[in-house]
Amino acid sequence: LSKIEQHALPATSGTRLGNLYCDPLITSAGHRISGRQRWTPTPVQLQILERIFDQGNGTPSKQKIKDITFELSQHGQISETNVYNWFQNRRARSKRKQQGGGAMNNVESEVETEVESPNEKKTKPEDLQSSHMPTSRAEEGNSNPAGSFDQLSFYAMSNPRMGQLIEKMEEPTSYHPYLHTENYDMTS
Amino acid sequence: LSKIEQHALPATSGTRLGNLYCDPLITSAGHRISGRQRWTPTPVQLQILERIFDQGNGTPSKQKIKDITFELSQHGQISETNVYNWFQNRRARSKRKQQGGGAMNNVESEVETEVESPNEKKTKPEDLQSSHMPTSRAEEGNSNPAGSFDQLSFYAMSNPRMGQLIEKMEEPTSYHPYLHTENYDMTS
DNA sequence: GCAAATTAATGATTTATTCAAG
DNA sequence: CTTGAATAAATCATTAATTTGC
Repeated sequence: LSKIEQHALPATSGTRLGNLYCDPLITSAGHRISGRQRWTPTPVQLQILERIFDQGNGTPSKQKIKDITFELSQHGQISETNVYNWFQNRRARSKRKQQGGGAMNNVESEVETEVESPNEKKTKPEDLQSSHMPTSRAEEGNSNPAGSFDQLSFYAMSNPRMGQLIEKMEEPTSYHPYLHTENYDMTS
Repeated sequence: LSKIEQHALPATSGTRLGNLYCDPLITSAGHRISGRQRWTPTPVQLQILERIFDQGNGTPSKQKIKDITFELSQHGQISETNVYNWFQNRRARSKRKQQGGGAMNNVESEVETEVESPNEKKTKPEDLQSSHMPTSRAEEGNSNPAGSFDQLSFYAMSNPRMGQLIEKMEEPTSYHPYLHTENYDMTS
């Protein structure tokens, strides 16, 4: 449907989406890349996410997440973890918004009464993820490079082709859930 | 606060694994590795874990976990996730045991109620956490032990330009948890 | 008009609760 | 019953949006 409300857009003067602020951050020279700590969905990504969320299919779970991530990666850097977190937060936030506010007078345009799916079926993502991770079972000789990184925001931006690489990053190893496992550091 | 309402889990019971999980990994070795088993620490592993736990260094997090995992992997299949979960559960369980067990008296138990790491507070320092970059310079000596799971982002990253961009590598302190691993292969 | 300070929003991590395998 | 694993709630931390001062 065509109902794409701008959820959490509070008093925003509709700047965020309407006023496409072109590529944030990187912009111009691209030196501004000092630290991208937390992912910020681009308008397009956000739109897609919300649409999916509105479809009410519940938590995407694995494969779905991967798919979504892939799609979104076409529009900017993103990772499965980001997607997962986004859905988690989204759901929690919606729920809370509903029950918490008391008699929320949704008079203005602050509505957003989305509140999860009508079914509210806690859809357990246990469907069938046919977990077949080829996984290098090499216990001993497993010289797995294990890059362990994620969110390479900038380069992706600076190099249009980067997106492809990134995509590749998550593709190959069908490890598992999107959970945080991705961007944890191995340093120190 | 009280408990939230229990999830009314659809009690889908059974069906979950039915035949889908039939991953006949069945081992060649004869160990019961059905694919979706839950990890069971071997006595040795357990011993090590408990010893570490008793040291009271709190949650190991990151590097520590990796190290521990590596060590434990010498005694049986295991993953960082397992280790992480174990510590999580351990701590939670201890705490619960203490308070709910009976006496509410907050006596001076030397228990590990709030141990945490001596040096850092829960790895939540405001130092800086800008870990998003794949360190081009893969950790030398990164002898990835039977990692075989979780993020393996290889990413070639042979773009010299990258170095320029990555001006801030800093030290990703700690970040994430290891999440739940849906299914890892347990080929032991 | 811009930039530092402030506030609100929200991505990410931690903690608590629950489920189910052995 | 024990306890590994998964989910959801709570909390934290950081970024964007907005406000204020110059």
